[in-house]
Formats: sequence, structure tokens, C-alpha cells
Amino acid sequence: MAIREKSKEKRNALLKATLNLVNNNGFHDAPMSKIAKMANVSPATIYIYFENKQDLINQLYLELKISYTEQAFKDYSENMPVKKAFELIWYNIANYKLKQVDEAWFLAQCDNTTMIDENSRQEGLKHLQPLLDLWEKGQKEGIIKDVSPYLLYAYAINPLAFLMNMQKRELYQLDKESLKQAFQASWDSIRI
Amino acid sequence: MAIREKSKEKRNALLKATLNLVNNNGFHDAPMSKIAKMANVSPATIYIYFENKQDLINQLYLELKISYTEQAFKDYSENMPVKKAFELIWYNIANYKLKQVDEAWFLAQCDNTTMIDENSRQEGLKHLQPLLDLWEKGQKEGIIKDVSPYLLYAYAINPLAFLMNMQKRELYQLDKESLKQAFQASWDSIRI
Amino acid sequence: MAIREKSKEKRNALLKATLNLVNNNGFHDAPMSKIAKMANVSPATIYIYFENKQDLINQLYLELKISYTEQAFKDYSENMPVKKAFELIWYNIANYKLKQVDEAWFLAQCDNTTMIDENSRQEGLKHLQPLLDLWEKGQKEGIIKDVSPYLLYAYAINPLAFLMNMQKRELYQLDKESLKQAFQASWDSIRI
Amino acid sequence: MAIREKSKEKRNALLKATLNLVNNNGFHDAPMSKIAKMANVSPATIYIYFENKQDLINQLYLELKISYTEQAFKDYSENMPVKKAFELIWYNIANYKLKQVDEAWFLAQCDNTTMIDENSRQEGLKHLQPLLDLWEKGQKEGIIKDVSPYLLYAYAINPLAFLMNMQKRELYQLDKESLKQAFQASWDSIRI
DNA sequence: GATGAATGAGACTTCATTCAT
DNA sequence: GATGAATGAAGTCTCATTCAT
Repeated sequence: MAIREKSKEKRNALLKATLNLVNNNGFHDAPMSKIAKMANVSPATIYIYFENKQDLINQLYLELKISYTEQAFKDYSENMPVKKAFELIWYNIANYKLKQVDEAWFLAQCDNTTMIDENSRQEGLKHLQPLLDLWEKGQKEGIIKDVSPYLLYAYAINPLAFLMNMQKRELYQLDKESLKQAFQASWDSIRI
Repeated sequence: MAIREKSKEKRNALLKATLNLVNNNGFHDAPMSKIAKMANVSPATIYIYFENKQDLINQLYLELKISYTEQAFKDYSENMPVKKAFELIWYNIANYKLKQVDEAWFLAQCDNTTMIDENSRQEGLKHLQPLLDLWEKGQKEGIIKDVSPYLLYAYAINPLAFLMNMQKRELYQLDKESLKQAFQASWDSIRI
Repeated sequence: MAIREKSKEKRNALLKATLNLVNNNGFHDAPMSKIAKMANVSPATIYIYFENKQDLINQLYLELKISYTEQAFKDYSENMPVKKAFELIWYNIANYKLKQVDEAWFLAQCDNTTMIDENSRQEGLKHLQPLLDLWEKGQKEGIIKDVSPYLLYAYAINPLAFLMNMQKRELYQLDKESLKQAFQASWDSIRI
Repeated sequence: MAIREKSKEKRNALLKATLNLVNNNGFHDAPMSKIAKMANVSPATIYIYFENKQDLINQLYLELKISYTEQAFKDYSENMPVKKAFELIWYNIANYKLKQVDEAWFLAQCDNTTMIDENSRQEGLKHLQPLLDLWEKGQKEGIIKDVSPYLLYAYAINPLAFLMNMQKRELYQLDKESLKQAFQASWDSIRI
């Protein structure tokens, strides 16, 4: 009665292969056949783990988004002082984008593209709530500008994506010093 | 000349159709046949005006990029005071992204994707030189932080792309007041 | 014996599932996986009971054909008078087609299609021999037209398949009265 | 401005190839690739002439059905006496089934199968109306049994399909004499 | 015996591009 | 220059069957 079980390994290999191919070749030219080959399975096997290509992409997106936000709020607790807390989260995010370049790059592509279902996108957004809460707290304390959280995000967090992009293209080097500069800019843009 | 005019019309119709289809359906699912249909020409006709699909996309990208930077430096002259000049350029860019949403959205997709040749991308970057020069001037005058122009761009300009994205998704409204807030954040992040 | 019983159950479930799927979806779109699911077994299990898909279909066909002819000759004995005997058999067949619509419909599909091996088809034909013998007897007695048994079958029996077909499509209603009419037509067509 | 036009020839070659393949191999195992090869075109070409496989089958069905009924009513005029008229139509149909064996066999498959859309089937039925009208006339004149036209069709016409089937399997030979016998049986079954 | 995972072959269909007019 | 037909190559996905437990 013991049978082969769906292996987490294979699933992960497929997700990883998808990530690599989409990153290097774009969503177009990341055919299922190549994904299968890269993951060392038959094309048909993909459909045991995922409903179809869209589902594969969606699941990858969600999984990465979750891992991303997990990292973002590592060591964070709600009763830290606002600036300290922001700094922590900011560096967490920066580190994620620096160390998990491929994952970050994939997420950026999804956010600027029609690749992802609106549903999955919505789902992915939810996980940032604690940061929004933190900003609200900061606004109440008179530390942070009283503007839309979207504006805050645009200046405090999103520029990291651009910098990472430039680094990936070897136009810019994100070292310790420039990280400090970047953080300073982020903070200056949102603090009162 | 009548013929040349007519040709220009067809070429433009093709570029416009491409823009629309890529924006709405993504680069995948923007087949040449649909582009042709939308531009009211035969698929074969596309190949009179463009070498192939990649060339079509590249040319569209460059054309938009040029129009974008033209707008960006409208009314700008090198001997304006730095902050005034920056404000002018910033609002020029903001207006472009607000009014030519589709064009701006297409450019954003290109910048976060493998759609475009590295060549064309380089080519597109050149046109921003005057802004870089302005920043350098500001740095010499001690008005602007002494950091990489990429960092300055990441904070001063790039956030607009994010805000526009949110506005397109109807999550955020870019009105006069919020534009003012955005400009303030931009300026705060790069000024000394 | 418990095991053998259980096995018989599974085999029957598979045959039944095949019947249903082929009837509703057609031979195409009756994949082994769906058959398995409908019979609540694993796809692999099918291959314990049947050699392959063709074998499954063939066996189903033969089984139904046997059950069909069993019904056809229920209560029949060779020394009944010809017309009485024919009436008995005719109504037996009619009842089968009326009550076991699905089975009858499946058989009709097989008889008009490449689904079935020529072998199995031959095998299925054999079981009608008693009817042919009856006709021969009737011919000798000068009651039934002296023509090929195929012709007799075409007029005496086969029309029931068409009527059943129409009934299945809800274009025609086979009630007591119309059965009587049909029998009369059958008899008129073959009697001298 | 003159361009290649969709050729009737190619369309016909495709329909013919489909007919042959479906007849010989069944609807399953009549893949588009084989159809294309048999018609000497590229698989992609099929989709210029037909929307998809279902459409190809549907169109083939309708075309054959029309040609079938055209033949059926050849030389027929409404003011012929009932029996003469019936005989004419009956022989027209018989001849069609004898001479256009493949076409007739394909139609029979469609009528006993899920291959065809219910829509196309309905469409195909319409064309038999004149025969129904003839029967109604015969009933008013007291020549033909006062029963449902479906019953009349089942006995007067449908047996030909069975006989043709047997002939195709070389179990029965439909020569002049047996045709006469068959017509007699048809007439006996429906006349008063 | 029974199973769910796994798969190679192949199904239908689409696409960028070329052909022939 | 302009076209619609035509196509080879390739894409996504399904299927009958086998594997490994």
C-alpha cells in the first residue's frame, strides 16, 4: 500500500527551474519543456504538481512573496521604537534583495507585468501589513510624514528594487557605504 | 510624399497597436497577427516596416524613450538654478507619466524585463544625461548629496513609476496635492 | 473467495464507468484516468483486470452483447410456432433497448464504429443464431419471405435501434401503443 | 493587389482526407497531423480553413448531409403519386448509399456517436422535410399507416444503413435483386 | 493485488515569418 | 508597397501505460 509520494524535491526543482528560466529568458521563452529539462523531469510531470503554466507561475510568485516578507520582518517586534523598527525592516529587505537577487528580480518582474493573476497579486500584498501599521504608528507620533502609505512605500522601499536592478546590470555597486546612503535617503524622504 | 505620409501612418498604427497589445495582454499574447489586425494591415506588411518582432519592440521602446526625455527637458535650460531646474524636470516627468500612462507603463515593463535588447536599453539611457549633469552641478554647489547618480535617480525619479503603477491599479490617486507631497519626498531624499 | 468477490466488484465498476463515459463523452474523451476515477480505483489497477484499453472495450462489448442475447431469447423455446416465437423475441429485444438504454446505446455505437476489433464483432454476432434458425424455419413453412437473414434483420430488428436513438434524443416516445405499431411494421416487412 | 486566394481545392482535399481517416481509423486516431499529410498541406494550414477539429468535422458532416439529401430528392416533384414518389426517393437514397459508400458510412457514424454537435445534427435533419410531407400526404390518402414519421423512417429508410454496413463488411451483397427485395420490405412495412 | 507518481509519445493549436501574387 | 495564404517549428497539455512501493 506504500506508494511513491509527490516529492517536495521535485516540486522545488520545478519552481527553481522556472525562476531561472523566466529570469534569464523572460516569461516568453521559458517553455514548459525547458523547465522540465532543467528540473530533470518529464514535461508531463509538471502537470502532477501544477495545474498549468499560469498556476506554476502564480505559486512561485506567492511562495517567493511569502519568503520575502518573512525575511522582511525577521527580528521585528511591534514595540520597538519607530525609527529602529524601520531601520531593521529596511535592512532586512535590502539584504533579501542583495542576497536573493534572483528571487527579488523575479518578484520585480511580476510586479511590472501581466504575468501574474490579479488575485495572486492581491494575495501577495497582504503580507506587508505590519510595515503599514508601523508607519501609521510613526505618523501618530509625529515622526513620519502624514501621507499615503503608497507614497511612503514608493520612497522608502521601492527604490531598492531600482538599485538592485542597476547592480544586476553591473552599473552600480551596493556596498556597505552605499547601503547607508540609501537608507539615509529613504529615511529623509519619509521623516518629518 | 503622399506615399511617405501614408507609410508613416501605417508604421505609427503598428507601433500603437503593439503598445496596446503588450500593455493589455503582456509581451506573450501579443502576436504579430493580432498586432497586424489591430493596425488594419496584413501581417506581411509589418515586415516592410520592421525587421522582425524584436526590432518592432526595440523601435517602439526607443521612440517612446526619446519622446519621454523630450518632455522631461521641456523648457529646461542649463543656467536655471538647481532646485528650480530639478522641480521643472520632475514635474515634466510626472506629467508625462500621468498623461501618457500607456507609454509610461510600456517603458516600465521594458525596464523590468528581458523584452528589450541590452543595446536599445543603453541607447535609451543616454538621453537622461542633462539630468545627471544638473545633479553634478548641484553637488558642486553643495545642495545635493554627494552620492551616485543611480542612487539619486532611484529616489528622485523612480518612485514616480511605482506611484503610477498604483494609480493604474486604482489603488492610489495622483492629484495635485499628492504630487506636491511626492515632489517634497523626492527633494528631501536627495538634498543635503 | 472474499477477494475474488471484491475483484469482481472492481472489474464491474470499471466496465460500468467505461460504459458511462463512452456513452456521454464519446470514445475519444473517455481516458483511462477518468474511467479509473469514476470506478474509484487507480489507473494502474485497470491493467490488472484488462490488458489495455482496447481489451477493456472489447470485453465490455462482448459482455453486453451476451447479456443482450440472453434477454432476447428469454422464455423462448424452439418448438413455439413461428409468429409467436418471433413476437416473443421481438418484444424481448424491445424491452432490453427500452430498459437498458445505456447498454443498448453503447452496443449501437460499437456496431457503427471502428471502436471494436473485427474479432470481437464476429464473436458478438454468433449469439443471434437461434433467431436466424427461427427465420429459416418460417421460410420453410412459407410464412416468412425467402430473403437473406441480413435483410430480415435490417427490417425486423434493426429499426428498434433507430427508434431508441430518437427516444434518447427525446424526439420520439416509445410507449405501449407505438411498440405495437413498430411490431406490426416489423412483421409486415418480413412476412409473406 | 492580387493575392493567393483560399483554394476550394485545398479545403476539399482536407475534407476528403478527414472522411477517409475517420472512416478507416475512427474519430480517435484521425489526428490533424495525419489529415494534413493526407491532404498535402501543413498542419497549420488546416486552421486557415477551419476553426478547429470539431469545426472541420461539423462542416464535413453538414456538407455530406446536404449532398445526401440533394441526391435523395433528385427528379422528385411534389405532384407525383405517393407510391411512385416514394419509390423514386427510396432508390435515390439506396443509390447514394451504394455509390458513395464512404460518405454514407461517415454519416452513419456521426448519427450514432458524440462526434457531432447537437446543433449540426439538427441542421442536418431539416433537409428531409419533403419526405415527411410526402408521407403526410400518403396518410391523408389512406395509403400509408397513420403512425409517427420517426417510425416510418425507421422502417422505410433506416434499414438501408444496416444493409450498407453489412455490405461494407462483405457479409451481404446489395445487387439489383436484393434491392428490389429491400424496397418491397420497406413498402410493406409502411403501407396500409 | 493495489496504488499514485511518472513518463514518452503525441494531440491540438499558435506563431513568427515567408511566399506568391 | 501591400497582401492573405501558407508553413515549419514550437508551445501547452493529455494520454495510455509503466514504475516502484
